[in-house]
Amino acid sequence: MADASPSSLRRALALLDALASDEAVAQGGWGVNRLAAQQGRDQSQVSRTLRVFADAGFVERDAESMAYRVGWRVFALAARAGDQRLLAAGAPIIRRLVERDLGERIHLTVLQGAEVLTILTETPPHAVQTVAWAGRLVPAHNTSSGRALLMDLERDELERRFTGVVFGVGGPNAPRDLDELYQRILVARRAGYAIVDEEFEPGLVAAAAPVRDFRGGVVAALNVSAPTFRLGERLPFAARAIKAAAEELSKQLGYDGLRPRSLAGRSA
Amino acid sequence: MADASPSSLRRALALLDALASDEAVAQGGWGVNRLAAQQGRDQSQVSRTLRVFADAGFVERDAESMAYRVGWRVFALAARAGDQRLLAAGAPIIRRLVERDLGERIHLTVLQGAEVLTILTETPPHAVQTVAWAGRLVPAHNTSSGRALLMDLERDELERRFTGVVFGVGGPNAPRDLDELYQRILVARRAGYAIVDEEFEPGLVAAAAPVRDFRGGVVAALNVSAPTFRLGERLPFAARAIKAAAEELSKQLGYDGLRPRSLAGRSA
DNA sequence: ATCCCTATTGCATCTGACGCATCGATATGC
DNA sequence: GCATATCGATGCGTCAGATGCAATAGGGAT
Repeated sequence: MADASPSSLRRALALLDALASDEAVAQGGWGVNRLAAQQGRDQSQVSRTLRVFADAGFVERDAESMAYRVGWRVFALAARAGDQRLLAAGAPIIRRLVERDLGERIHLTVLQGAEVLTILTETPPHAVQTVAWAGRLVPAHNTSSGRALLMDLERDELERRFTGVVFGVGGPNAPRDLDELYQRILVARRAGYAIVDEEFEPGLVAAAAPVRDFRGGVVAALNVSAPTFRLGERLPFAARAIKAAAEELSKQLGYDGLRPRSLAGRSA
Repeated sequence: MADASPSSLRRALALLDALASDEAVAQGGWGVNRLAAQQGRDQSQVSRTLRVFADAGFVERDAESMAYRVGWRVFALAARAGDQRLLAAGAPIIRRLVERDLGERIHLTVLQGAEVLTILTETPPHAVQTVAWAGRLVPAHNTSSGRALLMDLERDELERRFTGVVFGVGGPNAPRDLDELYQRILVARRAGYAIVDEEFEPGLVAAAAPVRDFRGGVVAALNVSAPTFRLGERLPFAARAIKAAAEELSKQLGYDGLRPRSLAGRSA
């Protein structure tokens, strides 16, 4: 991180991120001033930068409110960014988990550095749709998905990936250091699934299992999470259901079930 | 378009575009040299620019081939801004359908369990009754929107979703059981749109088509509904118009029109 | 009318993007 | 084995262009 790579490009990209923030989305986009203030930059430059983005279709502007929001080109690019096979094969499996097996919110996630990115979510009908999880990043060290995604890593690889990451945040049982995390990963590895009890957030339990592709490496994770009072007792059952579903998805990605571990494909 | 707005940002964004080209995607991404040559730029600068993109997650690099491809952050941006865009892009399309094409009430809806939630409505000027449809829940099994939203589901998924739901209520032609519903969904799937004739309410016909996002899944539906005496004869025409509009909206959400479900692998 | 908010534009300053050259790494030929 | 080629990263001097200030212009409000 000490690479000190300034660049106007970095500042420009930060604008896109800001426009995709919950707050900005909820307000139907942000104007130049709002953005400039939030980014601590001069309005003039934000205005000029956004114009370039707008010309390229990366942002677009509401005609009357003058507010900018994420543009069509980002959506076009996104279709090329995700692993389409994972999405296509994952969708029905997730739906089945929600509807038949667990009745709780299910996520399909991938690892992104020391964080977990949700790429697909299915919510049970009764749930009050609170947060849109897709596209969201959560820590890897105190979530079940994270633990499933890290399942193949050895101690030293883990260390490298988590240098500079602050532990101990989240729920009361979150691992406080790398060793604790590694121990819990070992437990998950033996079971074939990860269980998390009030590590991410108080009152929340979760279970996750790794999804592997044809190379045998972990490429994604399936997980369920719910309040303790609803899922707590069924958690072992839920974990097994998640694991079975993850194995089915893995099979659809060409995993033959014989390679427990090889070097994972994705990089930092 | 010869607006002489140079900027390095414009050049940087062109790199993303290039990485999203069919050719680049088909080859599993492009290396620095390939990109530089294709863009007519110096390798050094492409290398540096891509590093910034990579740090921000806008591109990611294959660990062994060194090839860059569109990264997770683009996906995340699209996922988080998706709802916003659905509303923003949907509004003018709906308005146009009402004013130019059909002159009847148009709805934009999403699935909520076994029901359909209306999130946007446009009413023709001549309409008398102004029921506030937005925010309203109606059954999914006997509405055109429902049928469009369920279009991808297989028989077993449908079964799970509708356990406990009472059929046969509504209009005279409402599906009386799950099999009937599934048969009609199959018909809709083949046509690409759903038509409903006095299923929800006597004297009411409707047509709907699914809206898909960059992930390929159905995220919403467009529909028109009106009294039989006004729309009955034009219903096939209306259905085609709705379908075309839904496809346009899908395109604006990054749907490339190529993957209704599953299959979209890329080769080595 | 003034006041306040907004976004855009003119312009001088100097950051940082640029191209050239070099260097390390991996690959292919002889 | 050495030579040659390819590809990506980096050091450096130069100048395009990003930056910030200030001025401008368009709305709404009161």
